[in-house]
Amino acid sequence: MSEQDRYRPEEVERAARDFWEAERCFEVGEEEGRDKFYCLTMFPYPSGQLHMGHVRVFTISDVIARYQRMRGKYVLQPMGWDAFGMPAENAAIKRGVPPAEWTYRNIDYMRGQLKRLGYGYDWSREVTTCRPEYYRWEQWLFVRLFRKGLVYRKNSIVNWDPVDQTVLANEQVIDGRGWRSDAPVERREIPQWFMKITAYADELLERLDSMDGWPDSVKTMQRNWIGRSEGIELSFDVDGEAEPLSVFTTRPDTLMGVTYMAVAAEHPIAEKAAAKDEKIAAFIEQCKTMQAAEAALETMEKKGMPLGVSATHPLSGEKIPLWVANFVLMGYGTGAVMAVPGHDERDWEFAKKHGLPITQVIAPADGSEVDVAEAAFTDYGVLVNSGDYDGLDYQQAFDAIAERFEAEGRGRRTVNYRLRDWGVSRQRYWGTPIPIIYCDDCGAVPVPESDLPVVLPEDVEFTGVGSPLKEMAEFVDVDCPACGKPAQRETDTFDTFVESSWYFSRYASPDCATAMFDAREAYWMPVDQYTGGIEHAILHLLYARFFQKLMRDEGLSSADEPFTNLLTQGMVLKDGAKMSKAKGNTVDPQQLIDRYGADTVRLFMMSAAPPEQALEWSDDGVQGAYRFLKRFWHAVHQHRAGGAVEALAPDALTAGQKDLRRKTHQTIAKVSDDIGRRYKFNTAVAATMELLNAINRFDDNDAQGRAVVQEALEAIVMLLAPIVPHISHALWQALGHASAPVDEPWPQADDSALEQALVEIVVQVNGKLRGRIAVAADADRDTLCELALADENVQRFVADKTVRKTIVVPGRLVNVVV
RNA sequence: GCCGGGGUGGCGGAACUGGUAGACGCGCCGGACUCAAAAUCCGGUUCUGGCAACAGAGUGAGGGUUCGAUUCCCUCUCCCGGCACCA
Repeated sequence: MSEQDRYRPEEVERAARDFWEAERCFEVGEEEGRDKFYCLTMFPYPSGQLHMGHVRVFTISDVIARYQRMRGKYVLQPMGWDAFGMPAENAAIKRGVPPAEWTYRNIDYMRGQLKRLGYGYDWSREVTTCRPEYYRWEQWLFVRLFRKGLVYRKNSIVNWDPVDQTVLANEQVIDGRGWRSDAPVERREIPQWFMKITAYADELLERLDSMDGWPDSVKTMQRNWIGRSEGIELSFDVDGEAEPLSVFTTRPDTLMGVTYMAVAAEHPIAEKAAAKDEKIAAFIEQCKTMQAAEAALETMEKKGMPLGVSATHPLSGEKIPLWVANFVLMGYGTGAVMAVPGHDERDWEFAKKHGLPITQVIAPADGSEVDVAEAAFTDYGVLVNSGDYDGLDYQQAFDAIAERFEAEGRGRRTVNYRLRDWGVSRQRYWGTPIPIIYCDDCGAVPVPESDLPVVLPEDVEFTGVGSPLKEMAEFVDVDCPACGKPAQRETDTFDTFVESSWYFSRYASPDCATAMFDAREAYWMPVDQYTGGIEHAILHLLYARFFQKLMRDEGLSSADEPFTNLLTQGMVLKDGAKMSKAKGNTVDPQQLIDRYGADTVRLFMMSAAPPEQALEWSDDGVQGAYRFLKRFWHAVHQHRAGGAVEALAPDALTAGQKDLRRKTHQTIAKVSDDIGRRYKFNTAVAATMELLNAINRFDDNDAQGRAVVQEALEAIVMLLAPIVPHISHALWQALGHASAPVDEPWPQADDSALEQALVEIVVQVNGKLRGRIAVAADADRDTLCELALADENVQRFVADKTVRKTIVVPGRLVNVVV
């Protein structure tokens, strides 16, 4: 091979990029009558450089987009920036660079990296969430929702750092202490804005049933997160209280087993008891040092104290002690629970620890014995020790008890959700300003539409102590839009999940200055294929679904769901942990691109593991991908060096030529299925490697031999075009074509090339492999059995034994049972 | 703690609907080329025994269903993700 023919990825890739850019290959309008395909990836946070997780997810999406384009779809694949967030503030504190400047600089660098990787994006639609022309529509929608009653303000708990005098994110709390100050974190209640996602709980839940394009695991996680449960709310009279204590239970059948009740530390009854008892006051004070994160609450030691107050059991009339406990949450249900230690794990442990009585009121339906003194019995069963209700099953008891409480006006059937309303306020600077003005007379007043956007000042002095917005009189001091008196602007900003809850629609009309979206939204939405990390399975994907319904109900969209098909790719791990900037274990893809080129990096990412599986990063293997591309390059050039290739005559082939041709068409069929249906890019790559190995072993310089090789090489070029588009671009031309693969149709397998006269059948004796036989593809059952038993090795194991049964799986195996 | 996912050679992984365990790649071993090295090419590579044919074992652990289990069921264990203010 001549020096001239050496594979030089940088040159090859520049030429392909120049072609795509000059031809504006990936810029799309809205062509009626064409079969649109909207292929989207979760947009990146501009953290500085791309990391391997980005490369992985963007490559997956690009492979799908390019494949669909070759299948004739009219493909939109946009890109943008989830540009607000904490890291920009941290960088500002650390390096004294304003968050805006840092963010825009990162975006410019990362955009360059994305272009170098050859992704087929329509850059004319780029969206950046920290720009006022983007977030103004978020503010606009928020104001509309405010007027509709779908947003409200209430007190909510945050992590408070008493030394830095600032609110901490859960991530900034390390072992219960502030990450900078190392001071023990406190719970603090502050007023915050909430969006009523619970108003859509039922729809968010029910639509999951018909979302066939989503993985079951994600749907299950969302179902559990929403946590719909049917139960009854019932009330217990409390001594010395005018108001009865209300609790929710999904197990009214265990009502007679209630031996104590527990309330949250913030519950009024607990606060009242604390006023009279220092020990209770001290306990409640101690509960305030708990963290806000649920995982922390669930794993901590369960503690409680008796309040010295009794409630009356509504059925038996017995007195039941009231406790305050750190595991009861004020924000879930009514802030109080009835405890049935005989039939609930947590109640049982708490009762054991504090010497509270444990009684059995449910017995196993199969009549077996259980001892609730040993362990809680939590299954459904038959009621015992429950007076009139003895002998009823769960459903009968549920109905009977619900009816009784409803008749007495002391309770009602109700549905409870685990899902809580979405708190969108953040006490941070680098985010979308919440468009609210506080007036002493008028209260919280939304900023009028004509005054939007509320622009976030970008030129700020950033100290890290409190929000700089609070210090800016020109931002804070405004006139009340309602009455005109002096008022203050809200200085909290939105959770950055708000921006990522609707960006997918904005790509359709990114330049629309007069509305959130225009008619182009209806052309492109919903997204046909959405790809992103599994870590977003709940929050982002649920908030985006919620926003789609809000936008639909505002008349902005007609789509019920934003994402038709979802592919959740696994994380890229390094040293067993998620690769992330926060953990400092990133591998810079840039070095690999510089050394081997984008195609090698893309190929390695796609061949190392199936997309939905976690991928443990290792530097080995990238070499292998590079070697394969070199072999591929050389195979094409060596083949072309043999001169002109004549047309293939499929009926005039030798057996060896037919074998290679069959392999070619088997590969086309397999890769089409792997990419188009299974999303298994790793096995697609493996199949093309096998075909190349077969070509290299194929030693036939006959005219038809060369024609078969030409066909095989062309197949590999096309099948790999979505994965390694640059080298495919070059090799397609090297194979004698004037066109570009990006404009060519996807190859089709020729069924007649797949036909095979003889097939290999496996013979087992008692399920163990004992031989192989070559038989005609259409051999019948009896022939197969006969040939199987005739096999020499099989005979050794069957010999004198009696054949009890023979199982034949046509085209696969014969199993002789002796 | 709760919810979801995973555990297969020295390593990444394959086996799609219960039917040949280990495709493909990495690494390693041997050979060719070279003064030598790199690169490249050829051959071998689950473990144990055997010159070989072949036999036995084997998919985190234990049990079950089945002619047959990496695949289905039960119990356990370890790892990863999420848990509402990381994005």
